[in-house]
Amino acid sequence: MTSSTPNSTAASHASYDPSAVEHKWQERWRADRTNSPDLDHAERPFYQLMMFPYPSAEGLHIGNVFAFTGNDIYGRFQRLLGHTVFEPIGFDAFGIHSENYALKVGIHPMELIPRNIENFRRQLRRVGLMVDWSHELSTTDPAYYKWTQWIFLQLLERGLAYRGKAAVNWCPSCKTVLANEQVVNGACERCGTIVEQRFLEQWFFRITEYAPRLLANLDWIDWSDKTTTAQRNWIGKSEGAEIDFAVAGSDASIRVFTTRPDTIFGATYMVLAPEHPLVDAVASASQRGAVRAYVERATKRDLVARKVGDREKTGVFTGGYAVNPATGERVPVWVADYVLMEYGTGAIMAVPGHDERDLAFARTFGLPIVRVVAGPGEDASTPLTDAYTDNEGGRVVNSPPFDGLATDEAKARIVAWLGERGHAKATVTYRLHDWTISRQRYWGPPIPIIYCDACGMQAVPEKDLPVLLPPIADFRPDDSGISPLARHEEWYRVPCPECGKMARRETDVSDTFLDSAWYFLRYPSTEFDDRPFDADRTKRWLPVNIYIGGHEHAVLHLLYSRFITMVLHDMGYLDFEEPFKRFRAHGLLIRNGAKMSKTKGNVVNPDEYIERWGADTIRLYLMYMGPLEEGGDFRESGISGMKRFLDRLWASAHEMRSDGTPDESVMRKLHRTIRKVGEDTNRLGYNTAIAAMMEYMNTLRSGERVPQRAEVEPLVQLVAPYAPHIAEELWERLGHTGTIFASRWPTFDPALATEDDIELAVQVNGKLRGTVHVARDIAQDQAVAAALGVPGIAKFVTGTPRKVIFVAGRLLNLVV
RNA sequence: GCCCGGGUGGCGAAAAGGCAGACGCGAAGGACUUAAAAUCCUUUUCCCCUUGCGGGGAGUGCGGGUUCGAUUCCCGCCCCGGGCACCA
Repeated sequence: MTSSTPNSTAASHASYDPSAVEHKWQERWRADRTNSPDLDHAERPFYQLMMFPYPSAEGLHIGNVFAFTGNDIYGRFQRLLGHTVFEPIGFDAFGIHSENYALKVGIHPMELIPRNIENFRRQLRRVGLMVDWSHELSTTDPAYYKWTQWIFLQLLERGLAYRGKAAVNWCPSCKTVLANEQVVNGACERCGTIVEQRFLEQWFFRITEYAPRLLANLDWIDWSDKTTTAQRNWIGKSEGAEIDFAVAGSDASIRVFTTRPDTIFGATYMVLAPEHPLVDAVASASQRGAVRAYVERATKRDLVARKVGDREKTGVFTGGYAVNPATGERVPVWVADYVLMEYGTGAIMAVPGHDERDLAFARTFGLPIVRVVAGPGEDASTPLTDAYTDNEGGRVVNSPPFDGLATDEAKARIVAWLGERGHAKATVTYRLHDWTISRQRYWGPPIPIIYCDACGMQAVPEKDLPVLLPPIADFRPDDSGISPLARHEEWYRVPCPECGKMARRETDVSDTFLDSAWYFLRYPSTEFDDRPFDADRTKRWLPVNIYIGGHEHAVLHLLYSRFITMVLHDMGYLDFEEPFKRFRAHGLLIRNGAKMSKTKGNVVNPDEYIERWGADTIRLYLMYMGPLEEGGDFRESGISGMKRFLDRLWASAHEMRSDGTPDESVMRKLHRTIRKVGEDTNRLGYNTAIAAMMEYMNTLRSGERVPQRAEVEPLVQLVAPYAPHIAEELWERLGHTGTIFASRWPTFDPALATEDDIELAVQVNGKLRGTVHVARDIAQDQAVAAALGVPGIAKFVTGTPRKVIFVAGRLLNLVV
């Protein structure tokens, strides 16, 4: 092939054969370890992270290819800019998804997962990613989950892991507990089964303790607004007050949380959640029976009906009363399921005049409704048709000492006033709950805890890690709420690390999201067995420079990763507290206007497309569909255009001449293209970057001209991040040795990138009437004269223009 | 209900407040070719006037506004996609 010298004439070169080129370079990269940087000595390290895939049996999804290509282009671009780029990959192979599939096909996950991983590796290599395969990891590898267990122990030591009995979400189909984040509309996010409420002993991580910081850091980390907004909403900060209402005829008091202390004069009744501990105490003898019946019904009602079903208000009067600390009046106490035990204090003061739910309830049960806020144009006696819930613009009424105050001021004054008498204090509440990490399943890292009858709960000593997951045949979960591991005495009976007597292992495994909450810390340090992450490596490579992944992980994975990183930071293991400096979410890839799914049978298998067109063409096509962050619609119709572009690139590199001087106007276009492709690639505007390269190609080959070497060579470099195989091949054929990624991104000359002459748009009264060809730096007077010299423009101008708008280098607007 | 996105040719899409539709697909015509492929050259938002050359008007979901000038900014709606949802 070396006979294809740059000076060979047209038609003497073989045509572009993607499969041969791609195979050759994938082998070359592997043999030369082209993509395995020296992690200990990199001077300008750049950590390019992509969300590791779950290795499903179906193989790589085209959506994965879309996401990984988007990552890879950025990583390759950074490398051409002179960074040492580390682009690792791994497999998120533990979890219910894998286990359920293994149960379905009747193959043990320990057998199934390695097969799937092997298939994924093969497919990933074909995409041509700049992956450093020497740092691959799998969360199911004992060498990995040893450290997942270690992290659990760190949280335990820090007091951030605790065991508690709590109402938890139980999926009767998966037969395990789910975190709140994993319940979608009251159903299991995995299988769609309606989730039940169960009271079980569980392991929790105290993520709520980090809520203020998790929230505060969102203000400065460089993430897309969409993602930070989703996290903010999930953390759900509410500022308000806790207020105590004394129970009439008792020493007890009911504490409520409200964001509207300014409306307390309108609190005409109270509501307790059915699970509230004071329900029984407040209930009067005559109402107790009815109350108990209601509570029983409510707690049995599945969560879907209660949370997302019809919003019909139900409830029962307890027969008891409490005293409104602002008015001194007795208000009835009700029990109703529209108040949730898990939020705030599980009790509310109901203000039907200014809360829609309270109003609906009050109307259903005939409770008094009082106006205590008047909006603009309203007064204390304006009848309420709907609940007036506006916070701004309202003034407090019917609230004797505070009448006339704006709501914001009233809030502060009323809390202070009640506070002086010990009835209230300002407080902040979050919607975020502690993270339930226990899973009563098999396919996960065993939680490293031992229960001893003599010594109590013991952490497994670090030297005994990992607690290996035993290869058991009957790993099917049952309805007992206890992990299948509990059926294996030979595994769970173990000597107590403290006293040596026989004790029992914890049989729950941890949530998959814990596996993925720290994998980015492990990548640079995969070769170390004696530490989770090496201090020097971590210092050099972390935090991650850019992380690109799916928006579906905006609250789950990303929040947990941030939390674990913060904890490790606080314990002195890390010197940063945010793991991902920059995060961008790619959009969703759909097909012919519809979401891809197995049931619809419209899932695209990347293999056949790569086979048919080549990886470079598919990479270009996926990126050309639209902005990366907006996703795209996979329609095969557009692929041919990308192949045509690469064919023309191939032809140009072979037909070009090295003996002439490059064309000046082509060189101008080249420099503008270098600038645009660089800028666009940097902001993930891959679609417009590709368009710019195509435009340049059109210029280059316009009218069947034969391009010059100096016109073609830089284009090969611009294309390299997008279509790495063909770029490598052409770079070699152009006479270079070594990978093109060791070369430097072409620099653009600003002087060459600007034209001397421009087409100036001329408007009359804002309407385009023509253009004039003038010097770039023409003065306004001359521009006007030039414009009026064009009959097609002049005919719209009668007399002298009243006003002239001149935007140098762009446009002239004559107002007549 | 609330919070994010988004509505632009036949299709995917571009446009620091400054020539709307770059670039690609598709379609039509042409050059080259015995022919085809490839390549290259035209045309391709809609409507009207004109035999033609050419000229005019409308147009970025709808209705207003700001501006010399709006796809872009503001106000009020409609529709589509996604997320959250009895969160006090």
